[in-house]
Amino acid sequence: MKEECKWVEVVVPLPFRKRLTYALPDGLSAPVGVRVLVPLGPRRLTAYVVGHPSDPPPEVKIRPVLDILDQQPIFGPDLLELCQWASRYYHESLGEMLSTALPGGINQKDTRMVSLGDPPSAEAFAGESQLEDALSLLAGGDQRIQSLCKALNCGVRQVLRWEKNGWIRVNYALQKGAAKAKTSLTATFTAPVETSKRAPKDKRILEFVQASESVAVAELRKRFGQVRGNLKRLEELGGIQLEERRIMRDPSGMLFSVGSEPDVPPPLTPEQVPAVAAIEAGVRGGEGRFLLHGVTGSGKTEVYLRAIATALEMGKGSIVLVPEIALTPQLAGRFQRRFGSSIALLHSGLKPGEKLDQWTEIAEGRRRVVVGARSAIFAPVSNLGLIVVDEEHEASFKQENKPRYHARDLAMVRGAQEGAAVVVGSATPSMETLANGEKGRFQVLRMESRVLDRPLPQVDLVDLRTERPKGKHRTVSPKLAEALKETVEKGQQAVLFINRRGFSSCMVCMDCGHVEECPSCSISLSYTQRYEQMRCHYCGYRQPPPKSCSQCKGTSFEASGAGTERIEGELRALLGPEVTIGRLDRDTASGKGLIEVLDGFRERKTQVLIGTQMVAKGHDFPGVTLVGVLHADQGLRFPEFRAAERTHQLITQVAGRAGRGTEPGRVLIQTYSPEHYVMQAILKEDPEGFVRREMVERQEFGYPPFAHLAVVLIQHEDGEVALKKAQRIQGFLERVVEQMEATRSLYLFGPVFAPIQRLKNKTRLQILLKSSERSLLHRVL
DNA sequence: CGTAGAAGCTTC
DNA sequence: AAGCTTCTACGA
Repeated sequence: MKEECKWVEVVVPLPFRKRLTYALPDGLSAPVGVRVLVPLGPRRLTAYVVGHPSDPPPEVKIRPVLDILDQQPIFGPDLLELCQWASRYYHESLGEMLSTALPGGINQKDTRMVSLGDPPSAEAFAGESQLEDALSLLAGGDQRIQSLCKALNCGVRQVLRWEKNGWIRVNYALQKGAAKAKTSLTATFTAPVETSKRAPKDKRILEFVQASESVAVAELRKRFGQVRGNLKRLEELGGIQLEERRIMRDPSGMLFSVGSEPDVPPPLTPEQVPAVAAIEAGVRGGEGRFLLHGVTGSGKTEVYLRAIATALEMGKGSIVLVPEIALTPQLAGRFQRRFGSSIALLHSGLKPGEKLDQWTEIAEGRRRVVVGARSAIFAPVSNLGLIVVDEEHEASFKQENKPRYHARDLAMVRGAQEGAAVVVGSATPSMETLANGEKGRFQVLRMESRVLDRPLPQVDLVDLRTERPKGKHRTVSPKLAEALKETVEKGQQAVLFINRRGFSSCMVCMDCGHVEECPSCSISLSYTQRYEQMRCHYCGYRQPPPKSCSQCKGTSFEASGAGTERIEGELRALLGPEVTIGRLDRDTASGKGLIEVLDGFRERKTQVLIGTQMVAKGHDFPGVTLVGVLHADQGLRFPEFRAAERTHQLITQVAGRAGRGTEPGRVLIQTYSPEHYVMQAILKEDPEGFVRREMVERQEFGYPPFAHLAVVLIQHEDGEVALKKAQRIQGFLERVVEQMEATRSLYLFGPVFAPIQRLKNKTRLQILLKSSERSLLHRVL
């Protein structure tokens, strides 16, 4: 018998850490894990029940819970514990953490709605130029206060002043339109009954329902036309039962172009055998952390698949985290073919309703293998046996906006908490993971040879200082051009990779050199020829290309930078019109387009594929014998301590695309700094050499894995205010550090402008904290 | 003295 | 985060 609770302790999805206590109306119960609607100040919002205090806090007037939103808990103790850990570790509120862990769009929130009030007298309009506009907008129906203000370009304050005069009314309404379970009216067969001779349709319908046991009314309508009357009669006779049944929206079909014939496990290579055995032992024992360090093409995915199969046999579920699922349809497809309907896919391309349904299917145990991006680490898999983090080094596992977290780290924690083995895999593990491997925190499993013993490709550097591309604004060097021609003539395929970080095509004024920037971010707008549009990759702002320069009014522009489009044009000129060229970047690759381009290339309909980061990801193109990297050192110039590591990883990954078939591969890397240790390591095919050198750099400059970092980000619309605030925070932090007598083991740097100085109309400054002891950082924060 | 806008405080 | 209260600068 459950004890009756009078109060609930909740957290709210706001950057507000406190747990709040509400009174539970008599007779109602709300166990940990259910959502409740609570009043908070003047508004109402969804809160999560996290406990039941025996005594309410004194000196506060306790308000009652307004509504209980779930019949059953939507999160269990495991997920709560994980979020609590994340909340402490990342210094985010538990409510926000839970809110991102749960499927989006299910929370209710108050919005202020504005409606018409008493009509104002004529003289009221004097000096109130916007009032008239406001009233005419409202005549068309109630408006959300935010949209009204946006339309009028005024502050909320103004609207509230009009309310004081009674001209308009403002009240709160609960937001609707959240993701909902989809249901449909379903007819279920209950018993054979005698139908009237005069209604032969009844009999046919009943027979149909009996044959299919249970069928949607919509389906019956399709087959038999109008059926309402018939069904009503049949229900009264007791032949069928009509009820609303939940329908699961299944999005997996849209992701794959290939057929879904089941995948037959290939025999394991000698290197895969011990790796699989070790991980399987981990799954059985309910513990263990593994680093699967295997060169590209060594068959890491097969190792994951075997381990997942073992987990399934034991009745245990698995989570597979992949960097960006929409970009790796091949991988997702392979999982789907191997495990069929046990697979759930969670990725950003899903509509809220689809996400909710996948989530429910996982929670109810019908889907035991979850493949998804970062946030899939929170998937409600019960009896978890295995967590896989594929391409462990990828930056996309880190969520950069609030609440911040790193899915790879959470995978470790969740694995330990729930007794699951954790496998992180990569051809180029991050420095942190390698260091952890050294320290024995991972069991390191190496796979050094490629499947079927294909040789690694031959790598050459092209020194752009001496081997310049011919012609102005050209990017392809003579050497690469020659290699391309050769490849195409032999009927083989080539991949050209552009490192586009900070190097998208932008519009440069030919008269003054001014580059068009986003009006709200300090980011140059990139130009997409196809849509004839300028776009900001950070905030989504769009505008048509300028007619004249905003600085000097000049009218001639050059699309500078090496966008994939420009290079496509260059190649056309170089290789002739009969050579087919495919292009892959964030602009072309929207779902279907991506698959089309990839399939076209795999089926050899296109001979050359140009692309950004996306072409580097685990695709398997057997026909590719040449990989060209344009501007290899672009990434090296980034003011970030991981720049060298990132560049090395990226080039290694693209290089791995060459020579996956029977023909040996060749890699040409164009660079201005061939002597740089990143380039040298790649040239000598010596990743260990790179790691040794990079570790020395990191130690020398005090960066991870030899020190821990934290960043305080200060942003404000007004740059002056941001700077003032940042300085105050800096001063405060300095005093804290001094008080803790940690001045010798904790360092403060800043405030300085953040890498993106202005974003969405806010100036951003940051303060960097560095310490060799993580606990010190936590204490200061 | 009145007001608008910015800054600070509170949310069971 | 967002609503409400307090503070502050400025003009009458």
